[in-house]
Amino acid sequence: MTSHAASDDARRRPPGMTDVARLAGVSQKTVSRVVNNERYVSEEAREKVLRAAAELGFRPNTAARALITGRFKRIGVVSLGSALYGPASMLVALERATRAAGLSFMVANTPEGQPEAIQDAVDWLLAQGVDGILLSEPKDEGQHLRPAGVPIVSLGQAADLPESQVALSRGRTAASCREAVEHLLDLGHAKVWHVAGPLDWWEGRERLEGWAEAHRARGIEPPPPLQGDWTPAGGYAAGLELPPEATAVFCANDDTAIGLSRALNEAGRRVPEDVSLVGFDDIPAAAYLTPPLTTVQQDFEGDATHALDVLMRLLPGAVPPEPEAKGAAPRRRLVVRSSTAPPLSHE
Amino acid sequence: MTSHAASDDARRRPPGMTDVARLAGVSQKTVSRVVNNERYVSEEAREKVLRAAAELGFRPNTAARALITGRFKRIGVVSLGSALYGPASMLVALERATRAAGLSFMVANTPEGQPEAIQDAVDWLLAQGVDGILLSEPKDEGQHLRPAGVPIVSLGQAADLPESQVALSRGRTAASCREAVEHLLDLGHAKVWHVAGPLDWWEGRERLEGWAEAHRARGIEPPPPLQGDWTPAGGYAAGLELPPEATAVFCANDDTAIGLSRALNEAGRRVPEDVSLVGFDDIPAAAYLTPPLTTVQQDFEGDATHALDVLMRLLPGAVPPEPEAKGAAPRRRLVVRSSTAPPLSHE
DNA sequence: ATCGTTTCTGACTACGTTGTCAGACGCAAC
DNA sequence: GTTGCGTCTGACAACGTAGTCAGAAACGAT
Repeated sequence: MTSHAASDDARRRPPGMTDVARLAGVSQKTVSRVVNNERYVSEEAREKVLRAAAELGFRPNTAARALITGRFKRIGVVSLGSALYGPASMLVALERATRAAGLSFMVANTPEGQPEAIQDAVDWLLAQGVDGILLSEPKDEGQHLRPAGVPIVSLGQAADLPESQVALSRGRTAASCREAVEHLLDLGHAKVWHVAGPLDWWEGRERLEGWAEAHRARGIEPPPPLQGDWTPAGGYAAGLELPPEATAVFCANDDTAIGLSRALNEAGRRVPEDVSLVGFDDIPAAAYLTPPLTTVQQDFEGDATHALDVLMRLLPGAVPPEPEAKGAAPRRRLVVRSSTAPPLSHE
Repeated sequence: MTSHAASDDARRRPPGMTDVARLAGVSQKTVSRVVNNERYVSEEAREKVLRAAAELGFRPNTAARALITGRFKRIGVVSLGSALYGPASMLVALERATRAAGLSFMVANTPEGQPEAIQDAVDWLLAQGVDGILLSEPKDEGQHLRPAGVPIVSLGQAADLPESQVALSRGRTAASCREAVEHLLDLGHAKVWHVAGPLDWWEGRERLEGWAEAHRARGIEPPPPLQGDWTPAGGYAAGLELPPEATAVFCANDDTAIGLSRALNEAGRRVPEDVSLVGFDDIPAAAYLTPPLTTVQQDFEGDATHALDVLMRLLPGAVPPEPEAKGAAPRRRLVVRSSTAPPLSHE
């Protein structure tokens, strides 16, 4: 009878090493050895075990393994819960790197605007059981995380715990922003305006500083930055305040540039003839905007593998030191399209 | 003597119920009862235990719990590894719904273009240990998944296993596409062209069918659909092939509309004066494009909670039947902006 | 023959939790 | 007094795996 209450007994437990051992005619310990690829197993025993395991559809029980080893082979990721291109791409890259390393991947998102959400997410992951935590938060609310008992690596400026460690040197983002601004200055623009990201995000501050540094390196006083919020809406609002004399703008991200572009359009200012525009992120749509957007392409894969690498070295039973050989440094890249041009000589 | 437990001794295992029990002067089993909020614990014992647990920084070991109960309190999600707005938003919504339900959330992404990737991702999740699996794949390569031993719920058309179950009725997407197309027909357009998503994605097929149905319902023969691939690049390519007589286009998603819009611009055709445009997704940039894009807003939160709800009812020790009371049906919504207008009367 | 070494195997146990069950206690009804 | 029944408690036995250790078997060197 199919009753709604699932009070059945047919829920059999999946086969364990003991079942495999019985079928193969060996001991449970030998099965364990085969499964873990230990030494000192005869070829004959190994084959018997593998055959039996396949026949029963055996899968090692990770809970039992974690119980006895004290390791979960699992890392937790605290990520900004957002479909923004940056965080979403980073999450995909992190999952790929993690699975490639044979670790499983648990996510706890943080909604925006809640200062204690990061601590909550960390606590949640610890309660679920993880060996380490990656903090993929573009903002730095996590300054004062409590000690967690497991290593925490932040993908940018953040927590200042003894056990935490900043994975990505903050120089990289700033450097590529400098490059973007220099591109505009080289085109002949006297100064470059900037629509910043929120300044309580370290990502926002780094991009701002890279922009400012590019000016200072040439002895130019940067104009006052406009305030954006990563969204097209913020870019649009900033666009309304952009002074008439501005001929070049570096936006903190592509969405901001989209909003700004709309505001310029409505004001009858053409891109790039009247105003040159550079974004940041290289979202898929960037190449197909009108005009196609000059922007900075990020290297999420590189950042993700690097951060995971750093974390894994902090794990107990870690990878040996092996100094920095693996993988080239993540590299960002300026993609020049049609939204940038020399300023019109005006007379 | 100040009891500052958990000082250093970093190599020590974290405290267990036995340690809490010793400190509290009760049995380990009583600690278990307190932690699990079981009945028949005196207020006095409960307080002693809670105090001791707090002092030691005790956290229940999920591995041991999973070992004995045979449940992980964890669901796995197989998702398309992509920063596309749709999949990324769905992932965020699923994480939120899952954590709200007290389950932990493990992700396995599938790279595009690999037919066996879904099976691999499922196997990976099963190896890590999950109680159920949500398939958040907009395409349907997973038609022939092997039996998994745990319930699998797909967020759309997909696997045809006995234990799987389709969560979202396929009618919803089609219905909102119909609405979008009807909006264009109501404006006076004779027909509406369509730039489809890939047709090996069920999402692509559903949107195509909704578009076609809207025509048939009015006795109109739909024009041949153009082929897109969700990307602006695909939309651009489709735009190059759009016949001159087309006055209205329904794009399978917003990115496609962005690419198409660019192609139209280059051809000197204005939106919406010459061609009306409707997208799908309502990405954040949609409202700030030039012109702001009419599009269909999705309800990821609603879909996610619904799918999780269905899955949880299939779990052993499930939620009681409780027929369909919880949560309103997910609702999509046409957002009319400036990219749609009546056709120019041409004479 | 005896010894040592390498290879292989399985019995036993520990990991931290929950399920089972027996028993102690208090209290009300007989 | 006894009986019955809720309430509370702890001893004990699992769960499925990996670590420890003792020992068997094979083989070469003494």
